[in-house]
This record gives sequence, C-alpha cells and structure tokens, in this order.
Amino acid sequence: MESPTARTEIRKGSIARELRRGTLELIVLHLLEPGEAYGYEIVTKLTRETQGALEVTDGTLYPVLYRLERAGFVGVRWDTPERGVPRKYYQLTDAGRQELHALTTEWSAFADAMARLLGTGHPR
Amino acid sequence: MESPTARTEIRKGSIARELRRGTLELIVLHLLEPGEAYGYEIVTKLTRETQGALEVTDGTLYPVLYRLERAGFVGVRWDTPERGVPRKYYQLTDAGRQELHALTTEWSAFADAMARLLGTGHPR
DNA sequence: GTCGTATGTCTTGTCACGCAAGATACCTTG
DNA sequence: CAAGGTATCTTGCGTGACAAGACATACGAC
Repeated sequence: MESPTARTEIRKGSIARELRRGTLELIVLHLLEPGEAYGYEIVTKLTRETQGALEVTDGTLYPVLYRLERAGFVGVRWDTPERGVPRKYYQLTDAGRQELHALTTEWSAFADAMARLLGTGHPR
Repeated sequence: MESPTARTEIRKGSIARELRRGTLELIVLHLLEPGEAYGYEIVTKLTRETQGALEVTDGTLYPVLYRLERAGFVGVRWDTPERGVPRKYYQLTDAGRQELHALTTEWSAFADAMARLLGTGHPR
C-alpha cells in the first residue's frame, strides 16, 4: 500500500493538475460533510474513496484548509493528546454547508455543459 | 442577442473561471474537429452551442490558440480578402486530433471520479 | 461626413492556486 | 538508535484565465 508520505509525483503534462482548480474546495467541503476530519486524514480519505483517481498532496491541502477557515467555511479544533501527535480537526460551518451546496450546483452545471458539448453526436 | 464585443464580465467569486483551466484546450480542439474556424468564430460558436453555459473572451482565447499552434496541435491559414477584415483560420493537425482524444479521455475519467465521489449517497 | 457599433486580431499586467520540496516533531518497531 | 509512519506548516515556482486596452476595417444611422 502506498503511504501518503511517499509523495506521488503528479504528472506535469497532464491536465489533472488544472482540473483540480476550482474542484478542490468542493472536494474538501464534501469530504467534511459526514463529520469532522483532520488534514492528513482527508488526504488518505480522498485517495481511498476515489481509488486514486483524485489525489492531493499535503502541500496542496493545507493551504486549501487555511483558505476555507479564513472564509468561514470550516471551524477548527485542536486535539492535543498527552501522548501522540497533535491533530487539527476541521468541521463544516453553516456557511460551509451553504458553500458546499453552491459549489456542487456549479460543478454539476459545468459538467453537464461539458457533457452536452462533447456529447457523442447523439443530437438533441 | 449579446454580442461577443460586449464583454461579459465573468464573476470573480465563481469557480467557473478555475474550471476552464485545463478544459479550455479540450473545448477549443473539440470545436475545431468538424472543420477549420477563426478565433472570433470560435468565441461565438462556444457561446451559442452551450447556450452561454460555457463562455470565453477573446483575450482568453487567442493565447490558447497560440499555445495550440506552438504545440503543433493546430495549423494556421490567413484569409485576406480584398474587402473585409482578414481572418486567421485554424485547423486540427494529426497531433491535434490525437491530443483531442487524449484530453477527452482524461476529462471523462475526471468527471466520472467526481460524479462517483459526489454521488448522491447511494453507497457502494 | 462622422459617430457608434459590429467584426476581427493581438498584447500587457495581474492574480489565484496547485504543487514540489523542505522543515519540524512525535511515535513505533526492529 | 535508526527507519519509517504519522502529522503539521512554509517557501518559491510555474501556469494560465482574464480584464483592459490598442488597433484596423466595414456598415449603418443621423
């Protein structure tokens, strides 16, 4: 099993990098919907839930979380156990849930438009 | 009818701007597939074919076309009539057709992964 | 005739953001 | 104690969409 620490080099020539633009916020908010999670957990969760189709490195994720926090879309809670590495837990706020909904809608509209445009000839 | 000259301000807070990243090349190559077209024509064609769902300004398009040309994905032909504004026509090259296919595949994989991830609860 | 508007091309500068790479620290297992 | 997994954060780079502006030709209205 590949650990997140073994940083997977993301292909340069690929458009995958650009596709993450704009979808990453949506993805993170979506992953937080079922309940709070900490950064490292989100990275592994995303890789697992998409069978590696969508991946992200921690160097990418942490800035996103910071942005979401500043925007008021997520709340933060530190868990500092006596023994063990401290974890920073993120939870959706009401505004975050609203944003999640808005982004989901926007994404659907875009994906639909793309599908219609690229649509394999089948007219109408 | 809205003319392309009346530049539609693209919403700043929207993710639409980011979503175009990576898809724009694919979109342009796709629009060139049926046959050659000139820049201005592509702008209007995209707006029309997607009922405005996907739009692009000429300031965005021309750099894309230049990139595609440099990459060898499109060929160029000037049409300079005695009377009238000169037009620069673009056509897909073989490499461009190949790229179009590759990008389409990549896009589909990404869109599918997103759909699976966001999938409305229906588990498994 | 000239003013506005549509057609058509191109360039400059700005800004956002994904990412590689590196730093730091703790814990476990051999 | 040395590796490697867990966990966080920061710096710097490159890419690319876009607004704004410039420029030129054509055509209509006034």
